[in-house]
Amino acid sequence: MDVIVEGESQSVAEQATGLDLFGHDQTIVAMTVNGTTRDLATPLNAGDVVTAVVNTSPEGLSIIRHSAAHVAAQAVQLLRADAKLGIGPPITDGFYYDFDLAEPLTPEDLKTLEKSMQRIVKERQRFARRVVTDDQARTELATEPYKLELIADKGQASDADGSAVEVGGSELTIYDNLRRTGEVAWKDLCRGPHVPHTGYIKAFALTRSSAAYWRGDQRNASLQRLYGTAWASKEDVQSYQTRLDEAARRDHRKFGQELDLFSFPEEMGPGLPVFHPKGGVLKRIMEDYVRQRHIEEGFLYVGTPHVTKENLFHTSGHLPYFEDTMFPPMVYRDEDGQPVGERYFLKAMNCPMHNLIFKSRGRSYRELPLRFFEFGTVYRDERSGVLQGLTRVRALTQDDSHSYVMESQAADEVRHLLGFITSLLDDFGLTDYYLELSTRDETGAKDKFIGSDEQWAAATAVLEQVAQETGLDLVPDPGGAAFYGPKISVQAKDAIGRTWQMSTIQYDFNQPARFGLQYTAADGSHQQPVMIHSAKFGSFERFIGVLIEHYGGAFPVWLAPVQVVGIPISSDHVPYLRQVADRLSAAGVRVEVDDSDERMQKKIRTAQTQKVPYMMIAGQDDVDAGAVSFRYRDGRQNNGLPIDQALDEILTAIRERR
RNA sequence: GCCACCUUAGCUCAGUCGGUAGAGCGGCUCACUCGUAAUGAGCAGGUCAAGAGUUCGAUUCUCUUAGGUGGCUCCA
Repeated sequence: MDVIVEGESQSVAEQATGLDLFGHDQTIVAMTVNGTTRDLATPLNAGDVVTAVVNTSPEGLSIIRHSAAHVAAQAVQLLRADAKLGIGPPITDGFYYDFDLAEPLTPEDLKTLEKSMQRIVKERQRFARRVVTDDQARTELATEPYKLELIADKGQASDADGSAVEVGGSELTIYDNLRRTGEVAWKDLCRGPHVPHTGYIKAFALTRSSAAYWRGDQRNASLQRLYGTAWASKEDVQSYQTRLDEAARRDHRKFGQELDLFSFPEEMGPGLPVFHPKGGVLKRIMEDYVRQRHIEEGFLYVGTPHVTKENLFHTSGHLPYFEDTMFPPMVYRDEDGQPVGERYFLKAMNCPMHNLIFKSRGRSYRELPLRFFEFGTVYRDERSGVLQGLTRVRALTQDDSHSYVMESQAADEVRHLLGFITSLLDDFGLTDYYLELSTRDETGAKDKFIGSDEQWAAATAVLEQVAQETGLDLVPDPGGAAFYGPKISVQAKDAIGRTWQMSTIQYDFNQPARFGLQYTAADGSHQQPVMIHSAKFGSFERFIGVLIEHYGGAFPVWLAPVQVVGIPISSDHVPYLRQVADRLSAAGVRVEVDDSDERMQKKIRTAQTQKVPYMMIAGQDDVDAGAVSFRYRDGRQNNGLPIDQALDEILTAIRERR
């Protein structure tokens, strides 16, 4: 019979499989048949259109990783007879497999398991697929309670919790791992596809283990999750490792220490950063810049306190939802220690206070859109395990704004805000981000959200339309909305690929109602405005963290805490450099002269490790010529520049935000 | 909050199979005055995260607490 292989007709034997076509080449791990990915062992039919899935393609890697997950699970069940199987899908760069274990896995276990996996790989166990009925599957997997649950849930398998890789297809399949004797070494309920045999798994490593809840739900049993990585070749594992090492070198927490930017004093408590003078420069530049931009964009700068009486958060509706992540209230007590009077809370959000400013007098439709903004510091008593350097803290300052608009103005306002946000991110050089549209969860817990179906639908439509107009990647996030309305957020990546929510735009039809906000319309009637929350940086803390990692600590000149370091060849040249530095200071440049007793080579090294953009060097040659010599942090030199030209170069770079 | 691991000088780390500790960098002092990534010498600096227990004796072993790291869950 004939099949079409890679676009060309080829004659093959009846009963031929993909292995007959590709089996000679272990870089081909699977094939697509008429567009569907299959095991190579799948029999072919006349006229089938077949293409190879190679081990370096995303799909090929997924298959290798999924197969490696099976090998890992087999190894775990060899080591721990009590291990019950959970779910084991491929993920970015690797795989995991969850197990119910009496005792957690130790780092030593990981080493043992890796060796055991290598033995399984050496055995070249064949992955053999077979279709089973539900009853058959239940009988064969009678000792695997979690698998039985998956069989029962077959209809609702989800990519979110990884269960789709087990029971995602229309039929149940079991993959047997067969030794060359035909003996079944291990088996797993699995949709596949897999590599032909374990020998195809050329390069893998177990990386870590952790706890994970069954199907991602905190109310469920806590399982042990074993993480691994797998690649087409050992070289690829090596370059993956190198990539991780390089990412670790960009970690903002490390730069916080090395560049003297910020710290988390233990005396103050977790998640409470203090900014040192150099980090303070970053914060101040951002604040100055974003304040100016807000004013240009029509926002009115306001100010609100950090504490408020409890009732405000009842009015806003926040307290019932978020009391557990707000700091405990401040309570007055009488002589007997009994609570008296009002309780006060540290604010975890600014919007209720802005609403009170709106309400402070009558508002006309002529004032709308009315835009308030401030740097609002909020406090959130995050659970101890979730804190992460500057990217997740307990005290954070938002460049928080609230636009009050007529419903008919909402789409334009959202468009305006989104354009503002992307231009800001652009000015700060951030380009690696995407948009996320967080909506109410239509299937599940609707009661987490307040407002009518119509309101939600209308608000979501506005956000979705405007987000799509930007042409940026838009990822849906069902169930991720705030309780009072849907949101668009900007998601940026940190050094090791974790994504963080930065900017947000939230559509809110609830708080205006709860606060009884009104404006007088042209016809004299009282109307309720729509409120649009937005934070451009998100929080300064998180934005600074992401910025540090984005630039690897080497900030553009306009943001650099120290922009210029004057380095004299010998101490004789200090006064000369001081004169030049004074001119720079007068022009607003952050410049220091290193007049320490060290040699100039050492001073260059110090400036280099501090990632200072301009090393301004002067020796006798420069003094004689009325010049300075630049060394840039990339190692380039530009010697003997006339002073005016040197000053101009620096000022231009700052002005152009380079 | 859950699981695992970690915590020794300001920083990065050695070390003590139970007998109270070392280096480099950084800081200070002195000498050196140098042309593009570390000049040399000296000095200061540590209740070995905190508390309790075991022990003649604990930085070391056990427990508890705090802080951190990686995941999970959460994230207005």
